Amino acid sequence: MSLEPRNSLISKSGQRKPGRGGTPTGPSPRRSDPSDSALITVRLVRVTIALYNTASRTTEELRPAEPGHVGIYVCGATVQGEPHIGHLRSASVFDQLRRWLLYRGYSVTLIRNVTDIDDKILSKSVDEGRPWFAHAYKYERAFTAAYQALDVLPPSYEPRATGHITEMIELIDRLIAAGHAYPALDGCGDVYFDATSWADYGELTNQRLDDMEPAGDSELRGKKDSRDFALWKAHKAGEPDTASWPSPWGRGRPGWHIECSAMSTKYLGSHFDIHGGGLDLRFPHHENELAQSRAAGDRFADIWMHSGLLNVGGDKMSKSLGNSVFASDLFARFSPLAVRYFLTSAGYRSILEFSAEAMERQTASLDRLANFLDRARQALGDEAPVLPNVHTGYSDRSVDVPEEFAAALDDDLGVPRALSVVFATVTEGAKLLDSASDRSRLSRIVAEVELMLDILGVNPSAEVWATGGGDAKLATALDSLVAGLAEQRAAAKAEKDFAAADAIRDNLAAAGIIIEDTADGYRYHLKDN
RNA sequence: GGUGGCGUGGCCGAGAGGCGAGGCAGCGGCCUGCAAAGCCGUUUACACGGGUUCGAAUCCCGUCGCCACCUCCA
Repeated sequence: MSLEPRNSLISKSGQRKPGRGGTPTGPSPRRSDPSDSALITVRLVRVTIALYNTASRTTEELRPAEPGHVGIYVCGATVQGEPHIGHLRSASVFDQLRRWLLYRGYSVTLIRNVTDIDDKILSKSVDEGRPWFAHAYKYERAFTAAYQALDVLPPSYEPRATGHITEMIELIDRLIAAGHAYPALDGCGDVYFDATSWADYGELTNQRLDDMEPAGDSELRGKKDSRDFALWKAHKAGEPDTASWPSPWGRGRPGWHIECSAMSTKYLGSHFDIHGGGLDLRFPHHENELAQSRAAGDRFADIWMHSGLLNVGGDKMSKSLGNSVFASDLFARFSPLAVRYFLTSAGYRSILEFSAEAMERQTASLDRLANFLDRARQALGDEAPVLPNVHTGYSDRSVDVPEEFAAALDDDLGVPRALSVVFATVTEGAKLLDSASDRSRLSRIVAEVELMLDILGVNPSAEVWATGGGDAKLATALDSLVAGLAEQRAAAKAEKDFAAADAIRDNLAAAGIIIEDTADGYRYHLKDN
């Protein structure tokens, strides 16, 4: 009986073979050379991806402005505080969309901005006793770290608002010239968008200007109408000089909405495919963005996608309720993989209820996938397939995704439905494992499952999840220690001394190491925290 | 007042006119020294009332309940 350490969560990587050619079986994969545009064109004609457009409230076919390429702008964070699980959901959703488009053969430019100047950054930085820019940058780093922990791919570019003041001023100029914006009537130096001058105002959220709750006259200040919003905010006494920039209307800083209009079109052009963000940004932010960009003559985004909000204890998670679940707390209790898996457990437009119990339930579900891959890779040894690689756009894949999986994702990113295909494939593989028969088929199934899970960003075999806090030397040491104890346990079992055998198992468990018997030895994994 | 959404079995959560998605939990069995993992089998669904239809969880009308947005928020 073999006493070789078969597997562990932290030593998995050693079993992998770099390079391609790990799956010698199955039908010959279709490999598309990215330089072969004819092939790509053929594929694009076939593929139809439908997405729910919150602007039209219908599911629409994605028809990229530039064939073969999809431009996506996602509203990123205002870096005034710690990232919370809501930010993570938005990032995860649009990362899944991006991975799916890559799999489908599109090239994708994804721009996600950083809003690094606003009222709250200024006021909070004073509270925390550091310059506003240091405050913003501190939290920008926290966001980057959280995205990275979840294996959200870095955007194609991540523009900062403060780096695009020139573009914003140009855009405001165009709006004034077109008669859709005006300097504040009271001469305070602000510039406002003239909502009543734009007949389509409200088109995104299907609201008529007349139906919107008007503010009292006392709120008007220099505005013509209470629904006008600031494009430019004059520098105010008491605000640091470094937080203002010169403009035709005096020193000041940009309003929130104008930033995204300027940055999205700078990098994606005046007409691009998808504009994304959390559902809470629909109004006023996205409505205002759309109005000002269209009023300035830009066609702007074709499809507006909004990721659903998170609830905590039945309430919406929000700053004002103070019930935010922060990334740092989350990662202290759950693995990043478990967090990301939890975030994929509901459709991207549904409300997702966060609770520790819900997290644990999803972790149990994830364990099933991880267990299968663990056992299968162990059984396959050298015949285990190469890991999928999102960084190559999956062009080096050895298998294709099952058709039902593809159909689910093509239909408005039906992740839960796609996951059911993953589980069906896993069940099929587990049966093969039990009978230990068809290794080539098993290898193919593992490749399919991992490809699907990678597209969803939750492949337990992926390198990123293994390195969290781990260390190759530690892993080797632990393997060796466990192997020694396992040998003792096997000896005790051979002599029918089950008390001694169980004591070893209990001691390991107390140390957070779960050891299990398998057909040809044992395997172990570290207990989840 | 306006706009949008939702009510599915113990829990989570898909689906959207006709074959009971899937996961978690439960129960029975197989396997196991015992476990764990896995496999097989299995229990109670579509808020309510009408209507359309050969047939409705799915479409239409009404009722009730819940939520979000119209103020900073992913």
